[in-house]
Amino acid sequence: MNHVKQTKRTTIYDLAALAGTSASAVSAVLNGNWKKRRISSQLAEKIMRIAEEQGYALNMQASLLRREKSHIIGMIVPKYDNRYFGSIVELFEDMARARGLFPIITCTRRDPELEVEAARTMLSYQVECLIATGATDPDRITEMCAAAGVRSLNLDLPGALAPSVISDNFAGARELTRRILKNSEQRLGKMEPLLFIGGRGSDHNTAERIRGFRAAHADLGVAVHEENILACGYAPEKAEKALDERALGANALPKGMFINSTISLEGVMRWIRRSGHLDDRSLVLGCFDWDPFVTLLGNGIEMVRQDVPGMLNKVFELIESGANKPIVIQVPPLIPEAQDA
Amino acid sequence: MNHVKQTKRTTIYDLAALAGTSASAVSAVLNGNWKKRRISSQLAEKIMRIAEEQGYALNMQASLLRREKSHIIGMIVPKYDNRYFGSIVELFEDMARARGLFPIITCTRRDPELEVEAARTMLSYQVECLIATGATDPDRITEMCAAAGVRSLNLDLPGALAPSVISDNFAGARELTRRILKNSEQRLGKMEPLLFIGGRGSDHNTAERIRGFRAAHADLGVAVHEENILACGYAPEKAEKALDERALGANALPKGMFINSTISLEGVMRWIRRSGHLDDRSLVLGCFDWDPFVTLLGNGIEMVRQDVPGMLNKVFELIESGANKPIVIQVPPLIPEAQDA
DNA sequence: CAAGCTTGCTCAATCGATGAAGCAAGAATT
DNA sequence: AATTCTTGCTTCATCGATTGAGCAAGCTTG
Repeated sequence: MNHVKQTKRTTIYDLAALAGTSASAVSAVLNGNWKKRRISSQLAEKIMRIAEEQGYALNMQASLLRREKSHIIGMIVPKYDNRYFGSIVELFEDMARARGLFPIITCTRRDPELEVEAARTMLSYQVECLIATGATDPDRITEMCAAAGVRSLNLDLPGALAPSVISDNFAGARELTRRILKNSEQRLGKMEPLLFIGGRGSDHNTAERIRGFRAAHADLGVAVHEENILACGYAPEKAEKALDERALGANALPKGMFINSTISLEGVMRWIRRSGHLDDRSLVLGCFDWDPFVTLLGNGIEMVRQDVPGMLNKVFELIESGANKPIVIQVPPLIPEAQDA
Repeated sequence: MNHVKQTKRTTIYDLAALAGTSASAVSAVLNGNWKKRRISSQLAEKIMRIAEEQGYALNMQASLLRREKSHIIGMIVPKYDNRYFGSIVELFEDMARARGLFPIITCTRRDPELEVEAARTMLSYQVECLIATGATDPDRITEMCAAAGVRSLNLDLPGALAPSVISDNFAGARELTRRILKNSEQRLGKMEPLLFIGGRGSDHNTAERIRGFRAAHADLGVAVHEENILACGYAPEKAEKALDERALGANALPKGMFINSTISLEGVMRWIRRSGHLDDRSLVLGCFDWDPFVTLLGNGIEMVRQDVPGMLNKVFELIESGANKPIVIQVPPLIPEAQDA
């Protein structure tokens, strides 16, 4: 062991000097292709022993500078505050490592400026591929990547310039809406139009879910009231405020609600609690998102769980196939067994 | 714009050729110290314009290889599946960027092998400092870092070899236990010893929380039954199973419970639901962790919320002060206003 | 035993950005 | 007019790992 307080890190040249050989041999041994380079196993063992003793760690910057491929794969993600993005990130890291890639992930807080900044930084780090998850402006990112000759993919929200993997929001929302309407009929004795709350009207997913929401109403012959579609944003406070405002309207608030994310559900639940509806079985809820505690809320809330493993499988398939055309792949979400009220 | 499908990325040499100048001048202009290097603002503007046009992106590997400091800061984190680690990661990224550092984060799933592997990789990327969050073997990581001349810090779980920033688990658990006991007295008419469930007996935090749990019982003159301390691991299934087993014991299950994390709470809630205690006010719960939905569960569950901003402030203070001694800094957790039952 | 082959290495160029040192041309000073 | 100073650049070595090319020694083969 080197007990000297070292200011410089050990390099292959240091190891070469210690082993009485050349840096070239050390490099070959340590990156595993010493058989190809016809290094004797004697020397290989000696070098590996010395490297171990010295606590040698590769300088990746130097290595990457020389090599053609970086094996770095980047992902930008809006938030870490819910199970959906959390599981995307966790599984993405896992799948990337399983393929010999080094994942770097950064959170951009749904801030378009930060997204661009993050993408630029990742390009500087020579990512081979960049996954834009739930990006506010995916096409901007695709353009930046294209300019640098780097592949990009969209996840969760689609873009027009790169392949996108998203949930089948329309079908998921239609089924969720159908279930809420059925529950509503069963519990309240009648089927009344629902409230849609949460998300941004400008984002593709919300638009598709609203389309599914309308379709399910139409399927069952129920008319949708426009004043009951509140794409007020995702934040809990926004949902809470939107409900307050809607409650002031001329018509009564619907008893059934389609909530566009667990984040918005948080605000809805706070509002319900505040307005004294908690534990009141007269409210029939459904959420396009999944969180284990929601099951436990006990209000018989229906959930749609996006198929994260399915989506990431598609993402890596696209990466491996080298596809670049701007197709949109829709992955059906999972709808767990209906909750009892 | 360069419309040719480029296989090579633009470098400062390309820009230099286009601008009719030297790579050195381009470098000076693009990294902002062209005034120091006495480049005319005319040339600077020209270079910046051309760089913009060409969509130039710095090759960080080359830049870092040359520079003395990498400005990369690494963090390893066990999971992304709860609010605590989610907010640590999100805020860490933010604070790192605010200080001009590039954060890289990786999730190690509480797997000691993966922790070591991740640390080695981060060292290869020349991190200047590595934060081991909730590591199973923090000292191993500190040793690896020390061998490479890299600073390391522990967060959430302490180590013996590097500075550690953790919650004041003892005080937090004592206060949480006190509150659960008080609630129990109020709701059930009597103060009975509680059940402790979740966490690993071998981890520092769980041990300290059990100590606080005992202290609060002692404060109020209540005896703790050993069979009611179930450090069964964090996973929901483990908590659920432990409760099943404990329920078979000779003595009745306590009505009051101290649950060591929201992850374990998930299992406890499932068990409660399964065994028919849901919405039963006879159970009095508290959780050493925070999640917005838990408030909404409506069982009047007390929570302890770890002070993530406070802890990360300490972390960056330590980094900036250059401290290296293995001290343990305890940050008092926040205990939100008591929930009504 | 000369020519060719194999084995086991070393040499040196290279990746792209950086910055100390140097140089030429003009401005200021003596 | 000769000297020094300033301005605005360029040249080149360098960071550490990688890899094609090359070379010397030993081994085969005809």
